Amino acid sequence: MSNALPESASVASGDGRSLGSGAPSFSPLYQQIKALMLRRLQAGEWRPGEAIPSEIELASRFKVSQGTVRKAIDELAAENLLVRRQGKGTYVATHSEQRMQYRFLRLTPDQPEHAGPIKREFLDCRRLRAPADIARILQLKAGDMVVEVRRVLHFAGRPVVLDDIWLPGHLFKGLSAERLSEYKGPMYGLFEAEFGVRMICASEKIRAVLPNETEMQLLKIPASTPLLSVERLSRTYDDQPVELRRGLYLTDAHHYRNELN
Amino acid sequence: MSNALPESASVASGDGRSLGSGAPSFSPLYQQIKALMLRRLQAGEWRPGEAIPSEIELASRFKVSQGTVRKAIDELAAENLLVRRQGKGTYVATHSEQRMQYRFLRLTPDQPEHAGPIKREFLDCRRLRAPADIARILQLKAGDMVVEVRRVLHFAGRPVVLDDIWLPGHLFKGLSAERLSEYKGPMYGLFEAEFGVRMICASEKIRAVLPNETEMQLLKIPASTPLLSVERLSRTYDDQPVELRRGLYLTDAHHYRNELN
DNA sequence: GAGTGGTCTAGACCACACT
DNA sequence: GTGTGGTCTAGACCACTCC
Repeated sequence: MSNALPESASVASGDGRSLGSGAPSFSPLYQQIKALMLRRLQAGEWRPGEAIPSEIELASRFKVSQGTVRKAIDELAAENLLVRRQGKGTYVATHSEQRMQYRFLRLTPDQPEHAGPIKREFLDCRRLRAPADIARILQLKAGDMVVEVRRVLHFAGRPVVLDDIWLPGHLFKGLSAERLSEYKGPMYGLFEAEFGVRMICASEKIRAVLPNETEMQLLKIPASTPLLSVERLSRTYDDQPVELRRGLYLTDAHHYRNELN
Repeated sequence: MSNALPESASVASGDGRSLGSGAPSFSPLYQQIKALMLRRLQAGEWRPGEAIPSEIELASRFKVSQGTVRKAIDELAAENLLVRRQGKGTYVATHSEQRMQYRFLRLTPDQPEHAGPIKREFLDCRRLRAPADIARILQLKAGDMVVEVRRVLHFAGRPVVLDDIWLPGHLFKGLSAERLSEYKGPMYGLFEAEFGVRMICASEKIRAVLPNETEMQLLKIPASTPLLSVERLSRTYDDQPVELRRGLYLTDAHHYRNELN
């Protein structure tokens, strides 16, 4: 077996085993191929929406069999980073697809037939030094700049979602309320297309809360209306956090859907 | 290629193509193997916690290559129906494992270090004719019997979750508050061990609500406390619904965690 | 027809667990 | 050592898309 990958370390095979305490002494070839492909995705060499080289081409480049490339691609596709299309090729996933729209927005009308277009209203977009708690969660240094965005989502003409969003300033230079408003399509589509920041996964913490004065006015609800509080931390490649979002969802005619598998 | 599976239909191969409008004209061998294995799981021939035959054994039985069996098992493992253990074998997944405990219970302490044992208190367990809305959701006929369970979960000695649960009566003959209380381990473990009903997946709808009088007393909270309302429909093989659950979660010191992938 | 992903096979060898 | 799952290969053929 020839494990000389032209661009990276070779297999840490059974020869050099039990090095150090509990160190993984073995890494399958396909994992190394996957890591190489991940690097190209992260570097932007393969761009969202575009096709990557064919499996045969990649196998030849990496000097491995097609089956090994397939297994690497299988995992990347399972993680929603690539999309396979039989007969056409394998493509880099993008947030600018219907398919991805509802992967992150889990709020759904109680009557699906009442679904309609969602109107986005941006109330604020400013740059400021990160408050201590925000900085900590985003793994920034105290005093680093962040972009703070406030917006309201309207379902069927009615305000239903109030989002406060914080983004690391150094990754989003030039982001403004105008660019947010002008962009057609999902916000994460703008982020990947204009700033090269791709949201890969996120963790949410959900609670029930009551609104404060400001929130009552923005959502046009009385003080006694219970709301879902959804705190989301989104991450890009290497699990680096790149967005903190605190959303308030009005759930009298909508619900947060979740599938347990 | 010999596609004569001893126990089921053979491959609908390229010969008999474009039959009917949009009918799937092709089913890969490994999907057929998967279906056969699924049947054995559903029939209880392979029981939770036990090992299934080895890949080589299955390949020989089904008259296919080991790789084809592997692909079938891969999918079943990805769906959490099987668990692979290198060097040991492949096992039928069970809810009586630490690994599965938190797959369905998503409520987590805000400070993970405050995690402690959960005390379960069963307030009620009775058999009655299903109310119309419950029957509809569980796909029962009007007037069919259901088992109705009410319970409270205590975290660190404090009531935090109030669950109302409905189960199809014909599947849970003999279920009582005593058996629920006596059983050590998760409720879904009892269901699979004692009633042969395995929860495979579930859909949840989450809202923010305020408690009614009864709920206030049971959770020992004032009327103005917002709560998470979690409606869960659990399904077994073939997506058959087998449990409806309406939970109220107190989220002042806990939150519902969710990972978006 | 050419190119791409998808399936299936047969065989070799490795890592891991048990005995 | 034996048996199990895990990796890797090479090759054949199939299904799908586009020209």
